[in-house]
Amino acid sequence: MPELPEVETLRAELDVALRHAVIDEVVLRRNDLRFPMPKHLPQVMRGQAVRCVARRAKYLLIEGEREAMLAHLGMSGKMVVHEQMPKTFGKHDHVVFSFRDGRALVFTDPRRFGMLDLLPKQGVHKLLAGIGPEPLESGFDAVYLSKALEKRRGPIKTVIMDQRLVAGVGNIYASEALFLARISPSREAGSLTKKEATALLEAIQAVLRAAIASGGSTLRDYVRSGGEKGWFQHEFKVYDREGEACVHCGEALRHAVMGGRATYYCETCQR
DNA sequence: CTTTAGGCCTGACGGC
DNA sequence: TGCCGTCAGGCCTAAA
Repeated sequence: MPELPEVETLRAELDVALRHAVIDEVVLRRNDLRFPMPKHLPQVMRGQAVRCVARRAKYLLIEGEREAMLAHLGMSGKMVVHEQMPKTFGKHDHVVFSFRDGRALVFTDPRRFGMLDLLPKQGVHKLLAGIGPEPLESGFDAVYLSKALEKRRGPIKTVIMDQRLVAGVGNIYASEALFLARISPSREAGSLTKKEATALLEAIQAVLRAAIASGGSTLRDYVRSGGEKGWFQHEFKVYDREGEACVHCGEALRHAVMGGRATYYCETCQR
Protein backbone atom coordinates (compact mmCIF):
# COMPACT_ATOMS: atom_id res chain seq x y z
CA MET A 1 0.00 0.00 0.00
CA PRO A 2 2.14 2.66 1.29
CA GLU A 3 4.66 4.45 -0.80
CA LEU A 4 7.37 6.82 0.35
CA PRO A 5 5.07 9.62 1.61
CA GLU A 6 3.00 7.25 3.74
CA VAL A 7 6.06 5.55 5.22
CA GLU A 8 7.74 8.90 5.82
CA THR A 9 4.65 10.30 7.55
CA LEU A 10 4.54 7.24 9.79
CA ARG A 11 8.27 7.35 10.42
CA ALA A 12 8.18 10.96 11.59
CA GLU A 13 5.28 10.27 13.93
CA LEU A 14 6.79 7.08 15.35
CA ASP A 15 10.11 8.82 15.83
CA VAL A 16 8.49 11.47 18.01
CA ALA A 17 6.22 9.03 19.81
CA LEU A 18 8.66 6.21 20.50
CA ARG A 19 12.04 7.89 20.93
CA HIS A 20 13.43 6.96 24.37
CA ALA A 21 10.53 4.61 25.06
CA VAL A 22 11.80 1.34 26.48
CA ILE A 23 10.52 -1.85 24.91
CA ASP A 24 9.07 -4.07 27.58
CA GLU A 25 7.79 -6.96 25.56
CA VAL A 26 7.29 -8.00 21.95
CA VAL A 27 4.59 -10.54 21.14
CA LEU A 28 4.53 -12.25 17.76
CA ARG A 29 0.87 -13.19 17.59
CA ARG A 30 1.34 -14.65 14.16
CA ASN A 31 4.64 -15.33 12.54
CA ASP A 32 3.96 -15.88 8.85
CA LEU A 33 4.18 -12.51 7.18
CA ARG A 34 5.99 -12.27 3.85
CA PHE A 35 8.54 -14.46 5.56
CA PRO A 36 8.77 -15.64 9.15
CA MET A 37 9.98 -13.16 11.72
CA PRO A 38 13.00 -14.28 13.75
CA LYS A 39 11.75 -16.22 16.77
CA HIS A 40 14.33 -14.56 19.00
CA LEU A 41 13.35 -10.99 17.98
CA PRO A 42 11.30 -10.43 21.15
CA GLN A 43 14.10 -11.34 23.50
CA VAL A 44 16.65 -9.38 21.46
CA MET A 45 14.59 -6.17 21.52
CA ARG A 46 13.31 -6.47 25.06
CA GLY A 47 14.66 -3.85 27.45
CA GLN A 48 16.08 -1.59 24.75
CA ALA A 49 15.19 2.07 24.49
CA VAL A 50 14.24 3.26 21.02
CA ARG A 51 16.98 5.54 19.74
CA CYS A 52 15.14 6.69 16.62
CA VAL A 53 12.87 5.58 13.80
CA ALA A 54 14.45 6.00 10.37
CA ARG A 55 13.38 5.19 6.82
CA ARG A 56 15.03 3.82 3.71
CA ALA A 57 12.87 3.58 0.58
CA LYS A 58 9.57 2.14 1.86
CA TYR A 59 11.23 0.41 4.81
CA LEU A 60 11.09 1.56 8.42
CA LEU A 61 14.16 1.12 10.62
CA ILE A 62 13.28 1.04 14.29
CA GLU A 63 16.59 1.48 16.03
CA GLY A 64 17.16 0.42 19.59
CA GLU A 65 20.25 1.09 21.65
CA ARG A 66 21.92 -2.15 20.64
CA GLU A 67 19.88 -3.73 17.86
CA ALA A 68 17.55 -2.46 15.18
CA MET A 69 14.51 -3.79 13.36
CA LEU A 70 13.55 -3.50 9.71
CA ALA A 71 9.85 -3.35 8.83
CA HIS A 72 7.83 -3.08 5.63
CA LEU A 73 4.11 -2.43 5.44
CA GLY A 74 3.57 -4.32 2.19
CA MET A 75 0.22 -3.43 0.67
CA SER A 76 -2.01 -3.34 3.70
CA GLY A 77 0.20 -2.82 6.75
CA LYS A 78 -0.28 -0.27 9.48
CA MET A 79 1.36 0.60 12.77
CA VAL A 80 -0.71 2.30 15.42
CA VAL A 81 0.41 3.63 18.80
CA HIS A 82 -1.99 3.04 21.68
CA GLU A 83 -1.83 4.93 24.97
CA GLN A 84 -2.70 1.73 26.79
CA MET A 85 -2.45 -1.89 25.84
CA PRO A 86 -5.60 -2.79 23.89
CA LYS A 87 -7.88 -5.27 25.63
CA THR A 88 -8.56 -7.23 22.47
CA PHE A 89 -6.85 -7.74 19.14
CA GLY A 90 -8.04 -8.25 15.59
CA LYS A 91 -7.11 -11.31 13.62
CA HIS A 92 -4.63 -9.31 11.57
CA ASP A 93 -2.79 -7.74 14.50
CA HIS A 94 0.42 -9.71 14.07
CA VAL A 95 2.98 -8.00 16.30
CA VAL A 96 2.39 -6.15 19.57
CA PHE A 97 5.10 -4.08 21.27
CA SER A 98 4.54 -2.94 24.82
CA PHE A 99 6.59 -0.17 26.40
CA ARG A 100 7.54 0.45 30.02
CA ASP A 101 5.43 3.61 30.07
CA GLY A 102 2.33 1.51 29.40
CA ARG A 103 1.87 2.32 25.73
CA ALA A 104 1.68 -0.20 22.90
CA LEU A 105 2.53 -0.34 19.21
CA VAL A 106 0.48 -2.73 17.08
CA PHE A 107 1.59 -3.89 13.64
CA THR A 108 -1.46 -4.96 11.62
CA ASP A 109 -1.32 -6.39 8.10
CA PRO A 110 -4.31 -8.25 6.61
CA ARG A 111 -2.62 -9.29 3.38
CA ARG A 112 0.63 -10.23 5.08
CA PHE A 113 2.83 -8.82 2.32
CA GLY A 114 4.66 -6.87 5.01
CA MET A 115 7.68 -8.03 6.99
CA LEU A 116 9.58 -7.52 10.21
CA ASP A 117 13.16 -8.58 10.70
CA LEU A 118 16.24 -7.79 12.75
CA LEU A 119 18.90 -5.71 11.04
CA PRO A 120 22.33 -7.30 10.93
CA LYS A 121 24.71 -5.56 13.34
CA GLN A 122 27.24 -5.34 10.56
CA GLY A 123 26.78 -5.01 6.86
CA VAL A 124 23.61 -4.22 4.96
CA HIS A 125 20.32 -6.11 5.15
CA LYS A 126 19.75 -8.09 1.98
CA LEU A 127 16.50 -6.28 1.27
CA LEU A 128 18.19 -2.87 1.42
CA ALA A 129 21.11 -3.80 -0.82
CA GLY A 130 20.82 -2.40 -4.30
CA ILE A 131 18.10 0.13 -3.56
CA GLY A 132 18.59 3.36 -5.48
CA PRO A 133 19.00 6.90 -4.15
CA GLU A 134 16.40 8.57 -1.97
CA PRO A 135 14.37 10.86 -4.24
CA LEU A 136 14.46 13.76 -1.80
CA GLU A 137 18.19 13.59 -1.15
CA SER A 138 21.14 14.92 -3.07
CA GLY A 139 22.06 11.67 -4.86
CA PHE A 140 18.94 11.97 -6.98
CA ASP A 141 19.62 14.77 -9.43
CA ALA A 142 19.14 15.50 -13.12
CA VAL A 143 22.53 14.11 -14.13
CA TYR A 144 21.88 10.85 -12.30
CA LEU A 145 18.35 10.41 -13.59
CA SER A 146 18.98 11.14 -17.27
CA LYS A 147 21.97 8.79 -17.17
CA ALA A 148 19.96 6.08 -15.39
CA LEU A 149 17.16 6.31 -17.95
CA GLU A 150 19.44 6.19 -20.97
CA LYS A 151 19.58 2.45 -21.51
CA ARG A 152 16.16 1.56 -20.23
CA ARG A 153 13.75 0.45 -22.89
CA GLY A 154 10.69 -0.16 -20.77
CA PRO A 155 7.91 2.39 -20.32
CA ILE A 156 8.92 5.30 -18.10
CA LYS A 157 6.10 4.57 -15.65
CA THR A 158 7.36 1.10 -14.78
CA VAL A 159 10.99 2.24 -14.84
CA ILE A 160 10.51 4.92 -12.17
CA MET A 161 8.80 2.34 -9.98
CA ASP A 162 11.97 0.24 -10.10
CA GLN A 163 13.37 0.61 -6.58
CA ARG A 164 16.93 0.15 -7.82
CA LEU A 165 16.62 3.30 -9.92
CA VAL A 166 15.03 5.47 -7.26
CA ALA A 167 13.66 4.53 -3.85
CA GLY A 168 10.08 4.85 -2.75
CA VAL A 169 8.07 5.70 -5.88
CA GLY A 170 5.08 3.37 -6.21
CA ASN A 171 2.07 3.11 -8.43
CA ILE A 172 0.15 6.18 -7.30
CA TYR A 173 2.97 8.67 -7.28
CA ALA A 174 4.40 7.38 -10.56
CA SER A 175 1.15 8.32 -12.32
CA GLU A 176 0.93 11.65 -10.51
CA ALA A 177 4.54 12.63 -11.20
CA LEU A 178 4.26 11.83 -14.91
CA PHE A 179 1.16 13.99 -15.14
CA LEU A 180 2.93 16.89 -13.42
CA ALA A 181 5.87 16.48 -15.80
CA ARG A 182 3.49 16.16 -18.78
CA ILE A 183 5.18 12.97 -19.92
CA SER A 184 3.21 9.99 -21.21
CA PRO A 185 3.56 6.91 -18.99
CA SER A 186 4.12 4.73 -22.03
CA ARG A 187 7.12 6.66 -23.33
CA GLU A 188 10.23 4.52 -23.60
CA ALA A 189 12.39 5.62 -20.66
CA GLY A 190 15.51 6.00 -22.78
CA SER A 191 13.75 8.37 -25.16
CA LEU A 192 13.36 11.15 -22.61
CA THR A 193 15.42 14.25 -23.34
CA LYS A 194 17.57 15.81 -20.61
CA LYS A 195 14.97 18.49 -20.25
CA GLU A 196 12.20 15.94 -19.82
CA ALA A 197 14.25 13.96 -17.31
CA THR A 198 14.79 17.13 -15.33
CA ALA A 199 11.09 17.93 -15.42
CA LEU A 200 10.32 14.41 -14.24
CA LEU A 201 12.85 14.66 -11.42
CA GLU A 202 11.27 17.88 -10.22
CA ALA A 203 7.78 16.42 -10.56
CA ILE A 204 8.68 13.34 -8.52
CA GLN A 205 10.13 15.52 -5.78
CA ALA A 206 7.22 17.95 -5.83
CA VAL A 207 4.53 15.28 -5.61
CA LEU A 208 6.32 13.37 -2.85
CA ARG A 209 6.87 16.54 -0.82
CA ALA A 210 3.25 17.61 -1.25
CA ALA A 211 2.01 14.16 -0.25
CA ILE A 212 4.21 14.11 2.86
CA ALA A 213 2.86 17.55 3.79
CA SER A 214 -0.66 16.08 3.56
CA GLY A 215 0.16 13.05 5.68
CA GLY A 216 0.15 10.65 2.72
CA SER A 217 -2.76 9.11 0.83
CA THR A 218 -5.37 6.73 2.23
CA LEU A 219 -7.14 4.58 -0.32
CA ARG A 220 -8.08 1.72 1.91
CA ASP A 221 -5.81 0.50 4.67
CA TYR A 222 -3.18 3.11 5.30
CA VAL A 223 -3.49 5.16 8.47
CA ARG A 224 -1.14 7.35 10.46
CA SER A 225 0.27 6.33 13.84
CA GLY A 226 -2.81 7.59 15.66
CA GLY A 227 -5.23 5.86 13.29
CA GLU A 228 -6.08 8.98 11.24
CA LYS A 229 -6.30 8.86 7.46
CA GLY A 230 -3.97 10.73 5.14
CA TRP A 231 -5.33 13.56 3.05
CA PHE A 232 -3.41 13.55 -0.24
CA GLN A 233 -5.94 11.28 -2.01
CA HIS A 234 -8.06 14.41 -2.31
CA GLU A 235 -5.23 16.08 -4.22
CA PHE A 236 -4.79 13.40 -6.89
CA LYS A 237 -4.76 14.90 -10.38
CA VAL A 238 -5.09 11.60 -12.24
CA TYR A 239 -4.90 8.55 -9.99
CA ASP A 240 -8.20 6.65 -9.85
CA ARG A 241 -9.88 9.43 -11.86
CA GLU A 242 -10.59 7.66 -15.13
CA GLY A 243 -13.22 9.55 -17.13
CA GLU A 244 -12.97 12.70 -15.05
CA ALA A 245 -11.86 15.98 -16.61
CA CYS A 246 -8.17 16.80 -16.79
CA VAL A 247 -7.43 19.83 -14.61
CA HIS A 248 -5.43 21.39 -17.45
CA CYS A 249 -7.38 20.68 -20.64
CA GLY A 250 -10.71 19.21 -19.56
CA GLU A 251 -10.34 16.05 -21.61
CA ALA A 252 -11.44 12.79 -20.02
CA LEU A 253 -8.58 11.11 -18.16
CA ARG A 254 -7.52 7.68 -19.36
CA HIS A 255 -6.75 4.41 -17.68
CA ALA A 256 -4.41 1.72 -18.94
CA VAL A 257 -2.62 -1.30 -17.52
CA MET A 258 1.16 -1.11 -17.66
CA GLY A 259 3.40 -3.74 -16.15
CA GLY A 260 0.24 -5.19 -14.68
CA ARG A 261 -0.54 -2.03 -12.73
CA ALA A 262 -3.31 0.53 -13.08
CA THR A 263 -2.05 3.67 -14.78
CA TYR A 264 -3.86 6.99 -15.13
CA TYR A 265 -2.98 9.85 -17.47
CA CYS A 266 -4.19 12.60 -19.78
CA GLU A 267 -3.63 11.68 -23.39
CA THR A 268 -3.70 15.33 -24.45
CA CYS A 269 -1.39 16.89 -21.87
CA GLN A 270 1.11 14.06 -21.53
CA ARG A 271 3.40 13.38 -24.46
C1' DC B 1 22.37 -6.68 -18.00
C1' DT B 2 16.93 -5.62 -18.51
C1' DT B 3 12.23 -7.02 -18.78
C1' DT B 4 8.23 -9.94 -17.88
C1' DA B 5 5.25 -13.26 -15.54
C1' DG B 6 3.86 -15.52 -11.55
C1' DG B 7 3.16 -15.86 -6.84
C1' DC B 8 2.37 -14.45 -2.15
C1' DC B 9 -2.44 -13.11 0.97
C1' DT B 10 -7.09 -11.07 2.40
C1' DG B 11 -10.96 -8.21 1.59
C1' DA B 12 -13.99 -5.34 -1.13
C1' DC B 13 -16.70 -4.86 -5.00
C1' DG B 14 -19.52 -5.73 -9.16
C1' DG B 15 -22.13 -8.93 -11.89
C1' DC B 16 -25.17 -12.60 -12.10
C1' DT C 1 -28.82 -13.26 -0.31
C1' DG C 2 -24.84 -15.65 -2.02
C1' DC C 3 -21.33 -17.18 -5.11
C1' DC C 4 -17.58 -16.10 -8.19
C1' DG C 5 -14.24 -13.57 -10.63
C1' DT C 6 -11.46 -9.52 -10.51
C1' DC C 7 -8.82 -6.16 -8.53
C1' DA C 8 -5.94 -3.57 -4.93
C1' DG C 9 -0.93 1.12 -2.90
C1' DG C 10 4.59 -4.06 -2.98
C1' DC C 11 8.26 -6.89 -3.93
C1' DC C 12 10.65 -11.25 -4.58
C1' DT C 13 12.12 -14.99 -7.69
C1' DA C 14 12.68 -17.33 -11.87
C1' DA C 15 12.89 -17.33 -16.58
C1' DA C 16 13.18 -15.21 -21.12
